[in-house]
Amino acid sequence: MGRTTKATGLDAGRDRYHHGNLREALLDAAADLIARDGVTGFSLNAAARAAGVSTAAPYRHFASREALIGAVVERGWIRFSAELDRVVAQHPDPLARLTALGRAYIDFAVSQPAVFRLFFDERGREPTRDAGLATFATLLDCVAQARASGRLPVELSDVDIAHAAWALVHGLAHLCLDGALTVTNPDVGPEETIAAAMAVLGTSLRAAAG
Amino acid sequence: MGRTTKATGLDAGRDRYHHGNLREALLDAAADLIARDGVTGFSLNAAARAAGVSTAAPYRHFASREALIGAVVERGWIRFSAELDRVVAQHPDPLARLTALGRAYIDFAVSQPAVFRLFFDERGREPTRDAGLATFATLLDCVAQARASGRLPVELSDVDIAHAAWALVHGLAHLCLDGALTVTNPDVGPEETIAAAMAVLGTSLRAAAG
DNA sequence: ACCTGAACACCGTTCAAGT
DNA sequence: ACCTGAACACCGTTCAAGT
Repeated sequence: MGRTTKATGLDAGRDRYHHGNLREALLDAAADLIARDGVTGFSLNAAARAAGVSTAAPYRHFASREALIGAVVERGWIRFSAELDRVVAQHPDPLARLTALGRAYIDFAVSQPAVFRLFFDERGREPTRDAGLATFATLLDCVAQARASGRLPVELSDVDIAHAAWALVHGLAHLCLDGALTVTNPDVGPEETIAAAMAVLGTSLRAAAG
Repeated sequence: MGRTTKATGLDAGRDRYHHGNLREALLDAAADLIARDGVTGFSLNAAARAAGVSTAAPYRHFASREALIGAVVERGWIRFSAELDRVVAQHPDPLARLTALGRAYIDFAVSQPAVFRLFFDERGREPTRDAGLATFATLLDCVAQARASGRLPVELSDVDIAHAAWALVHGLAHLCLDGALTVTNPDVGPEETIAAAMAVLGTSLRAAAG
């Protein structure tokens, strides 16, 4: 008695660990390991070990090490997109929203450096392509609304301004992650350097708008 | 006859390969392999194989795989710095020089993606720190000269403008390498997107200067 | 002084075999 | 259907041994 072929009641969670949610367990383990050690140091064997299964078990759920990493990245995009959506909802004014989006972008990069780096990895994955496009659409929409309120220079197009804003924020995120900003500007914290650099584009754009 | 303990004459190059310039041979092989496959796929064994020595031989010249990669990166910085110096010499006008520096920055990134990515790697290496600082100093000097000619807005500091310009160009370089610009702007080539984004900062800064 | 051979622990991946 | 055990080729690194 006590031994059942199917897990029931209180033990359901524990027993199902080995027949049903290994995929989730591997995803969690991989996310933790990648966050801790970076992608380079990540090993599929270590993820299997953390999930308590054999070294071959992950291949029943993921085609390769790369595929598991891809799944972690996809999950990262979902959370990142949700964060940006929340920022959009909280800021009705397009120019304020633009700044808030930039800060959220950098905040995510700083809080999850390894996943952020994977967002823009050499090998272009499907989810990255689509999610990246959606993110840029959010940005472009924001610029268009600022344009509509007449606060952007007429000689500059929306798409060019959006690319400049994106590149600026993207560059600041990378430079911050790599510690470059604390090297070139050791007197102040990186947050202040970031805010000042973002203000450069903001104030000069507003001034150019007349 | 013909067999000598020391290589002489025409055979000197070939024979010395195995007693003297293995270090150089490994550096060349590593640079080629990293350029071809990226750092992730780079293996010390493959470099040794390419140089025609045993798998243990590299350890007589480099402490680890990381150390060999570091040497490749150091060599990359030297060439990159030389390139930027040439650009500085060719452009006396500070604003024109600023643009040319940005283009040279991105050109290097595109022509040597793997080494460029290593320039700003997680683990802060000595040469990267120093060379990065020197590069930023070149940029800052350029901004200061533009300031002296009264073509920058008084309400923005030199160091903030330099950081904004750096981040913009750095972000464009990364987005271009990752193929993002061709996704968001498929109608035009990435070079045009880059030029337009750089122009956004340039024209709005000039407009703000009055 | 510089390199080889052999060894160690680790890795990604495959596949027959177990339940 | 899902997992294990064992195997393969590869890797980074070490060390005694060769020349």
